Amino acid sequence: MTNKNHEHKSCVSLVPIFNHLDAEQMNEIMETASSQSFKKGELVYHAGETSDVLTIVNKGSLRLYRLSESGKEQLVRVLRPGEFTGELALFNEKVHENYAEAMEPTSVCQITRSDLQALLIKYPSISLKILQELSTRVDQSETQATRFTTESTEQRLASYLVDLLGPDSQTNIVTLPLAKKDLASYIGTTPETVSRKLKELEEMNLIKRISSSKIKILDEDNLLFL
Amino acid sequence: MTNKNHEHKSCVSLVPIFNHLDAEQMNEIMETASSQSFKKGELVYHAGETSDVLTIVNKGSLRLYRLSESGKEQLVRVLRPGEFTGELALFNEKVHENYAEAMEPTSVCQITRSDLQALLIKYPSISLKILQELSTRVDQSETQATRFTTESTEQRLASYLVDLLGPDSQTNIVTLPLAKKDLASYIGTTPETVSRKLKELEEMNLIKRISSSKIKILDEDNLLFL
DNA sequence: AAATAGAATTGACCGCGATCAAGTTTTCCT
DNA sequence: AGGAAAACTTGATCGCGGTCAATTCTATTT
Repeated sequence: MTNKNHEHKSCVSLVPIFNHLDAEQMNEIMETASSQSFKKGELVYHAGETSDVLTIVNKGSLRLYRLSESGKEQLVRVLRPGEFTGELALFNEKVHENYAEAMEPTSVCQITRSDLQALLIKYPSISLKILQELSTRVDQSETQATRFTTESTEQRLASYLVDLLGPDSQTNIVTLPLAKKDLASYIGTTPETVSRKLKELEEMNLIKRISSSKIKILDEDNLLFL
Repeated sequence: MTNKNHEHKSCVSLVPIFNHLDAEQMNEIMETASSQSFKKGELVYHAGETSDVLTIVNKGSLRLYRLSESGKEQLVRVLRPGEFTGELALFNEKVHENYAEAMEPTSVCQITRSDLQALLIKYPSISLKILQELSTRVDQSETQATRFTTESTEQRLASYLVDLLGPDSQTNIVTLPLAKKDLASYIGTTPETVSRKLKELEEMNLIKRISSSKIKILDEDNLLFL
């Protein structure tokens, strides 16, 4: 299922960790990368697997999640085009802790450990980009962990909605990028509670549900004040 | 309070991200690093501060914590000698989200952004070490976040104790490295609950409290089965 | 378009763990 | 060493949010 053609041009040229390089260097990277496609629901890797590739999303999206001992699923994050995963197995030779599942038809590029290490030595600026990305991710994950223990479920839901909004929106309408059950898992609660809390927020006139996946933010300030 | 002497020899030579280099290269790094000492309770940096140094703990320890909107404190992790912090501000030019406070008399070394970037370009293997460390930290933080939402407080406490034990212990006695209130914050609960749960675990004959900070693990397996 | 399965909503219940309060112990400072 | 200030423990209370169950709604498949 590997193809070495057109597919992964964009994989290299679109991606933050490579797109600052010049054309010739990008070509060199394309040589070493391989493409792979997944149907919705297929796993790119699973916990316990040893793997030594960095996986970069080219098209589509991946759901990264973990299972607890009890079998409960926790959504860690969603990878969109340009984002990557696999760094733990890659830099530490440890097994994956996460599952990576295609949420839709998705194509990825993969670079092996030895190829990537050679690239990092040859083009140190790539390391800087990856360091940037990883340090951002550490921060996001620590923020998320802090929210779990210091904020109520209602506050986490409200924060999530406001985060979706971003600073630049005229309409104030957000589109939920996740099924409610995944949203629930991401913010550390259950689908039932998400339903109830959304209803409450609507009764408080803080939001208005437009359709199942569209929500209008009526009062951003008070959402954050809960 | 900066001194450029003996102090930070160990800062470079002891630290995983540098100690694979040869003597001459380490000398070069020592030139660029500066040392600083803090008394117990002093802040190395605080949230909101812009800073462009990487801070490496040389001696002592730092408490990294965050404050939520409501002012509640969340312990993120403890830095021990050889560990570093500041990467978010350093690689992303963002403000600190954490507070870093000396838990005891502590000395650190600091390297500025521009000096570090030069080093990373010159000695790409340093990047690999830092990537290793950061990817481990992403994993730990995601594990922690998963535990908050999928495990009970009792389970988190039990896991914490077992983690302290490590694989190699004859006596099965662990020493709590943190005050109970920090422990509570770290595992996402309150001091009151930690007290109560430790008591319960003792009544179940899973642990035995030796002194305020020493606990004997009586039944590791069942601690993890809760 | 019908059929079937998964997703979402709503209701009833209840247990975990936070909070408040009071008392005890440990640590820190001079 | 002695006193003040934290830290810790224990008890009583209560509310948030998880679980279970029953519909309803929405997709996906043929």
